[in-house]
Formats: sequence, C-alpha cells, structure tokens
Amino acid sequence: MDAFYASAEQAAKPSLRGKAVVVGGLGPRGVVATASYEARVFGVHSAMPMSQARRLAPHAAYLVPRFGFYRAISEQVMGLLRELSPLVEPLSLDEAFVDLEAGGAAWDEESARLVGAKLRADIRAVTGLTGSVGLAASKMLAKIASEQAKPDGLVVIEPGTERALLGPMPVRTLPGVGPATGDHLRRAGITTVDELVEAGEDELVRLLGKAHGHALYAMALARDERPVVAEREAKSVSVEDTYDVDLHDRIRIGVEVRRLADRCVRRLREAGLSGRTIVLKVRRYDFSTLTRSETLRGPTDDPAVVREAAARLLDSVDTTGGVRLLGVGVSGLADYTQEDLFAQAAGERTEEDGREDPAEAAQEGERGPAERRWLAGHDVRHAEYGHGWVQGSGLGRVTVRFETPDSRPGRVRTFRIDDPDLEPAEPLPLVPPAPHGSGESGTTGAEEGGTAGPARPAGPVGGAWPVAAGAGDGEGDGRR
DNA sequence: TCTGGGGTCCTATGTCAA
DNA sequence: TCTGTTGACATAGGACCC
Repeated sequence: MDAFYASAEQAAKPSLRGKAVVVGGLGPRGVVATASYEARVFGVHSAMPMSQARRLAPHAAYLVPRFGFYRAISEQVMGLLRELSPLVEPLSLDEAFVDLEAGGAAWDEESARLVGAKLRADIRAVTGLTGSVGLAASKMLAKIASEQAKPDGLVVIEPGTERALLGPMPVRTLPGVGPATGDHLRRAGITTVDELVEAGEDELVRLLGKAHGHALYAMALARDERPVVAEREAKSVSVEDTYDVDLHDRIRIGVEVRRLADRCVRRLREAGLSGRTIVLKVRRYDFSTLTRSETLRGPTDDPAVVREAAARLLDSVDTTGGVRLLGVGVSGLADYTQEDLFAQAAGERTEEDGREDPAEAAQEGERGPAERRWLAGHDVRHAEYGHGWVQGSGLGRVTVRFETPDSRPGRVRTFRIDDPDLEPAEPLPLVPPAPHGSGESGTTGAEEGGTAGPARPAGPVGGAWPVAAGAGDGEGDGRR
C-alpha cells in the first residue's frame, strides 16, 4: 500500500486530501511513521524525528496512528490476496508476498500481469486506497519491483533481465543492507551491486561474516530461493515505552518495569502463549541500550513470575544518569499455555493481572484525563453536528472538523473538552458497503486469532511468480 | 535538535556435559 | 584420570526490517 497510514487518513478525512499529512508519535520524542507524498516533497520521511518534520513542514497535518483502523483495512487487502493463493506472507500491515504459482493464479508473465492489474483494481474498489504491485520470480526481486512501482503502479521484472537491472543499483537496494553494512561496504570501495559481484564471495564473507557474506553475494547475483511462507510463528513478545522525559527515580523505574511486565503478559496470554526467557531492555539518557535476560526452568505466563524476573534483572542495571526507554519481553515461547509450577509456588500470588497501577492514574493526571481522550486524528461524534475528527486540543478546548469519508471537506468547531455532547467514535468505512453481492465486508473478521491459513510445508518456489504488494513507506526515502 | 515500537536473525563469548 | 573436542545452551549486543 502506498504511504499507507497517511493515505488511509486522507481517505477518511476529505479536508486532508492533496495535503501534507504526517502520521506518528506526537510527543516530544515521537518519530514519523508515515508521511504522505505531499509531505515528502518537504523532505519529511519515515523514522525522522517529529521535531525535525515540524520544522520542514510546519503546515502539515500531524496525526497519531490508529492501528485498529489500519488493521481493518489491512485485513480486507489480505483477504483479496488469499483469493489468489494460499501462500500469502504478510510482512507488515501494508505489505505481503504472494506465491501466484502455488495458487494457480498465474503461470507466466502475461497471466501474472493480468492478475496484478486486477488486484490493484480490487484493492481500490474494496478499500478506496491505492496499492502497488511488483511481479518477479523471487521475493527479493518482487520487492524491488514493488518499490519501483510505487506510488500506484505495477512493475514486472522479466526473467533474464534481473542481473542487468540490479547491476548499477546501489547496494542499499538489496534486502539486509542497512546503514551499517552500507557504510562498511562503502569504506571498502563497494557502492553498487556490480561492485559487490566483482568483489567476490570470499571478500564479502571476509568483510561481513559468513551468513551475511554468502547471502549478500547470492542476492547480488539475483539468486534468491527463499520460499513464500504463510503463518509464521512468533518467537518473542515484547512491549516498550519511551518516556517524554528521562526517568531518574529508582522507585518510579521499578513501577514502570512492573507495568510493562503486566502489559507483556497480557499480550502473551491473548496469544495463548507462554515463554521461558524474560528480557529487560533499558535505553539510557545517552541512547546507549542494554538488555539483561534470565531463563526460567519452564515456560510461564504468570504475571507475578514475569514481574519478579524483570525486577531482578533491573537490580543488575545501573540507571544513574537517567533512562529514556524501558522494555520487557518474553522469548523461548511455547505454543501452548502451561503452568509453571515451580515459579508459582515461589511467588505469593500477589496481584491479579487486569488490575491497574496507581502510578498509571497518577501519570495521566499530569496532562489531564479529559485531554487524553481527544487525540489528534481520532474520530468523534457530536450530538448536534454529527461525525468528525479531532484536529487538535489543548487549554481545555478541543477543535473538531466535521466531515466523513464521502462528504465534502467539512467545517471546524471548537468545544470545551468536557462538553457532554461530544464523545469518541469508531472510524467510518472508507468505501460504503456494496448494496448487495460482492460482499467484501464479509472477508474481514474470519481471520483474527490464527488457524486461518493452511499450514502447508511451503516447498521451493522455483520459477514462480510471487507478488510483493505494497512497500508503502520507509526505506526508499530516508538516508544519504 | 535528535533518534518509536514491534519484531527477526546473526555473532561472539562463556559454561557445561558428553 | 587427564586432556582436548564438540555441541547445546545462555547471555549480550548489533543490524535490519516495516
């Protein structure tokens, strides 16, 4: 999907269409998740600090992400992809690989092109948004093709043309070459894929290590046999928070770690998982990051056990100078929930999971709970004026623009934040449900919670026509 | 004037047991 | 019994991806 979050917001909010829109964290330490193409003109791109984006594009609309809304759209799109093949590998909310050959949807260039074109039309019809499609014989090439296709296009890499196409491209084009590896290679005088090939496999292994060196050499030769894999199992579950100001108080830090442990366990349980290894992550005031981990004798999903392990790990960390981020994770997952008898005997059943910490309420208090309800970009409903969205809030006021996906750009009104006529609302569908037939809204829902796809062993793809649908944000724009 | 959140994979090093 | 090798596992850090 193209500039996915920003496009979704523009589709939901007519007054933002054709305007610079930036979606991301709005706090003092937020970063850009997605910038609309209009905002990219000013140099705004993914992963950029929000403060910098605001200097570059002071007049853009700044919104917080609404993941539930994006997820609903994503499920519609994934549903369309599954109609093409059982082998669909989602990479994120807005991107996936599809093995068209495995689905019998396409077997040569011509049929693949037709399928891609129809898919783009279907995505548009069902979601109202544009998606880009890349077609090629491997995942790496399909991905590169989709990046070239965006926004709103379709690119085919024809078999036989791969090496010539790749050769002059910068090494950063290849998957797995990020800032660090890119620099490393540049210092060795290697900046293009051709130069990677010239350097030779042995040299790359010497420079980058075994796994990376071999893999990169294969990629440079356009050799990529990785199969499209549906239904990958999670290997870890984690939560983390960056704080608006550094935390110094040891007691407060302890409280935060407990809250994170509880949140992590909640996520773990929702997924029906338990895990053996508890990980504490600490980012200090100077951005240096360290992790400490502890492996239990058996898997657990007991909040008290995870809390205690996290607290022990915290004891071994020096936090003088302050911390900007804390995180708690669990890995070594077991695919079913299992009691941890040892640990449970040890821990005196302190607390029930759902219970909130007093500190949480205290923190809310700093900004005022009422103000917290009105996040920029979120939908609201007013008893008199109808559906709208929060344009901004502060100083006891909230500004709302009244419009819907299928209305004309709407008017702005300001209310007191405690106005009883104003309440939070659910997002409206971007495309009005079809009168009857086609029933695209029926494709959602069925998936949540796994068991969806056929757990097929996913053999080699050889000569298949995988599709990379998407590559909306990030990557292409940052850097250099 | 800085640098989110959720993951994955790889590497290096130390320890322990066979 | 001593010594060396090997493999599995635990731990920490780093790079990368969206």
